Formats: sequence, structure tokens, C-alpha cells
Amino acid sequence: MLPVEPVGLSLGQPREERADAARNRAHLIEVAREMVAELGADKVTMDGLAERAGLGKGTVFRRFRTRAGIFHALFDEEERRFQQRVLSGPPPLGPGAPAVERLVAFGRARLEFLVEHTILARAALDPGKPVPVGDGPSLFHVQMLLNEACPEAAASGTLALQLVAALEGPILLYLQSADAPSPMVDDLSASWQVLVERVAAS
Amino acid sequence: MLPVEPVGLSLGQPREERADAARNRAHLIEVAREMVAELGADKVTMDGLAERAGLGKGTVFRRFRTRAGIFHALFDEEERRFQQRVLSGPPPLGPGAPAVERLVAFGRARLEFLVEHTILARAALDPGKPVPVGDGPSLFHVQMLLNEACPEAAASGTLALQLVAALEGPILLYLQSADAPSPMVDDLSASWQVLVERVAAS
DNA sequence: TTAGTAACCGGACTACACCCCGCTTATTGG
DNA sequence: CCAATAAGCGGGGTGTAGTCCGGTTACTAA
Repeated sequence: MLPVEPVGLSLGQPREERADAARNRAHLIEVAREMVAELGADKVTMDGLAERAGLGKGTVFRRFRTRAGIFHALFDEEERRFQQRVLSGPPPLGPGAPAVERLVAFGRARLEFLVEHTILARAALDPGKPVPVGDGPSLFHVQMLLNEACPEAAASGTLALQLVAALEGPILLYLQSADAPSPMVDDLSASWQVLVERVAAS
Repeated sequence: MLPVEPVGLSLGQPREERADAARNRAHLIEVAREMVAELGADKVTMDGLAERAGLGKGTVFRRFRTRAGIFHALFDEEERRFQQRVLSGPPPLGPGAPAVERLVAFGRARLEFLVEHTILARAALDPGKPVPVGDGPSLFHVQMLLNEACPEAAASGTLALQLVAALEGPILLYLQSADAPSPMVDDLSASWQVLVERVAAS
């Protein structure tokens, strides 16, 4: 006999995460963060994490799918915090300033954010997969502001993608984590401003 | 007793590659190319390559350092061919056209090139390493043309880096290999043109 | 309260990247 | 042609990502 679809509280599609599973997820993320801080990201292994968390290896894989998934989860937490500043912080990063100014501010903030979390961001890169960062909030946000600043050029969506790549690419794949000192970020920030302002110039 | 430095023909620093080593390299690259074409890049393993080439595993690692190194070597051959077109092909891709036109042409050509070789390019990505592609020829070339088109903005070098990222990033990490149909390349090409022409506009 | 079920947990198992070190061979100077 | 030497070679060894499946446990409905 087919299981009767519960009529009461079917939120979303899946069943909703079980209580112990949620507890384990939180615990794993906490332990993972400790291990990254303590040993460095490249010394964090699935086995090690499982053991230190007092759980089985299978559990770790169920939660994060892949090794990169761990760092993706950690990075996501930071990303969410960043999002918050963008969506409801003070202008010009938050709403309330002209689009171009917001884009410039977003660029600088994003660069500083990425430099601060380079280790996590790069460790979250899953070779062979589409994109760990930038797919969600960043791209959406840039696209929105671009629509406002120069609707014609932004129409296809590729321009926004390229601008996000211009912003994140240098940190994510063209530079060593080590050689991203402040002056480099300042330079990147400055040329981002040039880029945005000239693109938006009618 | 210290070995006497041979005075005769010390070219470069190292001894010069031994004949058998060179032969093996060529053979390995050939076999690797076959295997990629036949099985797909993700099915190519170090052991498998060694066995099929009739060589020891250690040899393969000596030649390519890492798994990504194999694909890097394969990609490099294509890259060199591309380089040739840029350096000595007909304008506007080759020399003989104004800088901005060359940049636009370079963008389209580079995009088509990357789409054609996405599999190799992405497989050559070595997680944790600075940059597999774009470090050499592309960056240098864009920097050069940018110096010509707008010296002030190009001075710091970061703008060129960001433009290269804008060009290669979407293919290399923001898009699935599959979802890069012709229209997407056309769109990317078009927004690249917008990007370059507006940045270069005084 | 209780039976049923789906999700969860654990740890043994596989496959593969990469290391290591003793053996082999190309090269060169006599 | 021969000895000496440094580079190249091979394949067994290790650690880790990811899979599988039998046993367990939290939820649901009656």
C-alpha cells in the first residue's frame, strides 16, 4: 500500500530535517571550524572530522556530500552574514544610494570579504562543479544594479556574470592566497571602480 | 670530491632532458590524448595512463608532477597554437589593427578557444594552485593592448587581470561545460565588446 | 501506546593520487 | 671501448575521498 501523504504540515518538499540530524550538522560545523582554525584547511580530513566529532564517517558524507562541501557550508555562513550587510546595511553598500555607487561599494566590500575568507572560499571550490560562490547572491545583486544603471547592456545577463568574474576571479584563482596584501586589494578595488563607472557611463 | 662542472656545453641551468625521457614524455602525451578522447578526462587515472603507455607509475608522476599536470600539458599544446594565431596571424586578432579592435577580437577568439577546450582547461585547474591558464600569454597580451588603449587605467596591472578574469572566469568556473551553447558564447562575446569599448573610451 | 516507516548512523571496502627508494640506463670523459 | 655518475625508471606502500549496506532510531498515524 502506498504511504498516505500527510496532509497536516508538509512544508516544502522533503520531510524536514530530523532533530538528531540537525544537531549533528551543527556539531560538525562547529568542530570543522575548530579544525580549520587549528590545523589549516588542508589538514582537515573526512575521517579526522568524523572521529573528532565522535560520529561515523558515513554521517559526515551524508551531511556534506563531499570534502569541498564542508568548506562550502562554513563559507555559506559567512556569506549569509555578508548578504545581510548588502541587503539591509547602511548605504552606499546597502540600499539607498545610486546604482553605480552601490556597485563600487559592493566591489570593495566583496574584495575585502573574499580576502578575509580566501582559505574557505578556495577550499569550497569543487573541481568539476559549476560554481561554489558567486552563483547566488553576488550575481543576482550585480545583475540588479546593472539593470538599473544600464538596462540595455545588462539585458543578456552575461555582462553581470563577467563583472562578477572580474571581481572574484583574481582572488579565487589567479592569485595565491599569500600574495594578496592590502595594496593589491586597493588596486583591485580601484580598477573595479574604473570598470564599473566606465561601463555605466552612457 | 666535487664533480667538476663540465665547461663545454652547459646550456640553461639543468643538464638538458635525456633522450629517453623526451621520448617518454611525447609518448605519454599521445596516450593521454587518446584516453581523454576515448574515455573522458575524468576516467583518466595515473595508473591507467602508466599501464597503457607501458611505463611505470613513478615515471608518469616524474613527468607531470600531479594529475592536473597531465591536462595542463595537453592544454599547453593547444594554448601554444592559439598563441601563434595571436602573435602572427592576420588582424584584427594578430598585429596590425588598433588596440581596442584587437582586444575585441581577442575576446571572441579566446572564448571560442576555451569552449572548444573546456574539458582540458578545467581538468588542468589545480585546486590550491595559483593559476593554470591565463597567467602567461593571455594576461600579458591583454596588459599590452590595454597599455596602448588607455595607459592611465592600465598602469597598476590589476585592470588587465580583472578583464582576463571576466573573459575566462565564466567558462572556467561559473558555467557547466554542457551549458555553453553557441548563443551563450555570442552573448559573452557581445558583452566583452561592451566592456572593452567602454573601458577604453576616454 | 504502539506499530510502521523512512531517514539516519556506522564502519568496512574500494579506488586513486601521490611518495619512496633501490635498480637501470643514457651520457660523458678518458 | 670502458668506467663513473647522475638522471631516469618501476612498482609496491600510504593516506584519504567517496561508496555501500545492515543495523538503529526518531518521527507519524492510528
